[in-house]
Amino acid sequence: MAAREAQARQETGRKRADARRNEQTLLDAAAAVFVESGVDAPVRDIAARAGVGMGTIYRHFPTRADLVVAVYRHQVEACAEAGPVLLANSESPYAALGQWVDLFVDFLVTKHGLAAAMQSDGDGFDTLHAYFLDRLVPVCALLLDAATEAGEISIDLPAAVLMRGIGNLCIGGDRDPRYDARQLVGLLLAGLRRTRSL
Amino acid sequence: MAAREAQARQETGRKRADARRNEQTLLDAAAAVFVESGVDAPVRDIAARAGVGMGTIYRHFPTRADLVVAVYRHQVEACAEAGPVLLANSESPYAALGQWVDLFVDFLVTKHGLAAAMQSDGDGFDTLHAYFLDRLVPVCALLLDAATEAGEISIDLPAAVLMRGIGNLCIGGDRDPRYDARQLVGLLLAGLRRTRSL
DNA sequence: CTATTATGCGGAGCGTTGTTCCGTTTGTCA
DNA sequence: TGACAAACGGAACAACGCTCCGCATAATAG
Repeated sequence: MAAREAQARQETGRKRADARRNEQTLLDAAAAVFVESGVDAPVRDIAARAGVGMGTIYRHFPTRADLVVAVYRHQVEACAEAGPVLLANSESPYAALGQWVDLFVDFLVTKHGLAAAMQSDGDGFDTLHAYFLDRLVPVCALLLDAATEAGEISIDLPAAVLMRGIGNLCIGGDRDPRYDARQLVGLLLAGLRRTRSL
Repeated sequence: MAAREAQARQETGRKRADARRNEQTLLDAAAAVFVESGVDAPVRDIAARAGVGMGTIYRHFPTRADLVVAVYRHQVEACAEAGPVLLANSESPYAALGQWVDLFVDFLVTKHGLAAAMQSDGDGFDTLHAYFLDRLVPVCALLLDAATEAGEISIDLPAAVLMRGIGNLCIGGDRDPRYDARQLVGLLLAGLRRTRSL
């Protein structure tokens, strides 16, 4: 009996029942508010939406970055796992890189303000930065290296730098409807490609 | 006599002497604070540095964008004027475009936070946005069109979109020393270039 | 079922920043 | 010099991030 309870605790996180409930409520509320007002939405709004106090939100998610990471963890994970699959199924590493980058760009542009938050210095966004890059840069490096070895890419660019560049290109195209992050990122990748003959 | 005074007023802006003095003081203080703390520095800091009250700064520069524009107007102007000159002196329009873009990138990356401010939505940054783009987009378009007509560029990209993309790439490379905005912008331009043969 | 404990909760409150507003000062001109 | 408009200074308000502590309540033992 004691053993079963202990196991149940481990599975759910070893926290009090109301704490677990609130954590989930907060995640749902945050996801909803992020869609409505972007990831920069006031913390108070999220707390209000979830029907909890300020203290609660900060106890569960010490920084806003922790909350953002928790909300989007699934999608980031999916994106990371898609990398090797694309590499295996595409006709060339460069094509796989292009498809994977499209996935990443689609993810970023559909999350209002996320791209901007990912680049912002200082504050408490270090966590977000760390998680996103730790998870995705190796995948990007895998594809990049494969393309380089296949002779499709001539320039030696660190994957982290490429990721940051892509992230930057995904910032704020709300003003000009002609701004298409996908297109510009495509151009960036095209520039990376080995120049054939002359 | 009356005529001469009227002319003097027109030249200097038709304002009271202390107002003119304060405007200059504010510009100097802002320039100093911008290099120290970036263009996002608190308005209070600038006021304090200039030794004036909050009211004064807001009367002269209703929004932060007005102040930023005033501080960097000279450099933006110089950049704009360099466009046609480069076009005339370079061996090819595409080369001129590359050199001009380098000028613009150098300007942006040396102004801490300016690139980020230029893209930020809402707030009172509309002025900044308007001025920078109104002044520089036509120049960029001139070079872009010339390169297109020369057959050096195959993709049809609005100059405003290219400018925004370049601006985005200039954001925050402070974290990773390997991040080089110039290099990435170079890749973007390379991607724009017509692919020779195959 | 009740008592005890410690875990979690709520929201008032502080610090920072942007922005406004108005009583006071000061340049200007007759 | 005196009167008036122009300009000034900074208190004050609003929005936000974040902390802190008294209170509620789930978990546990008897």
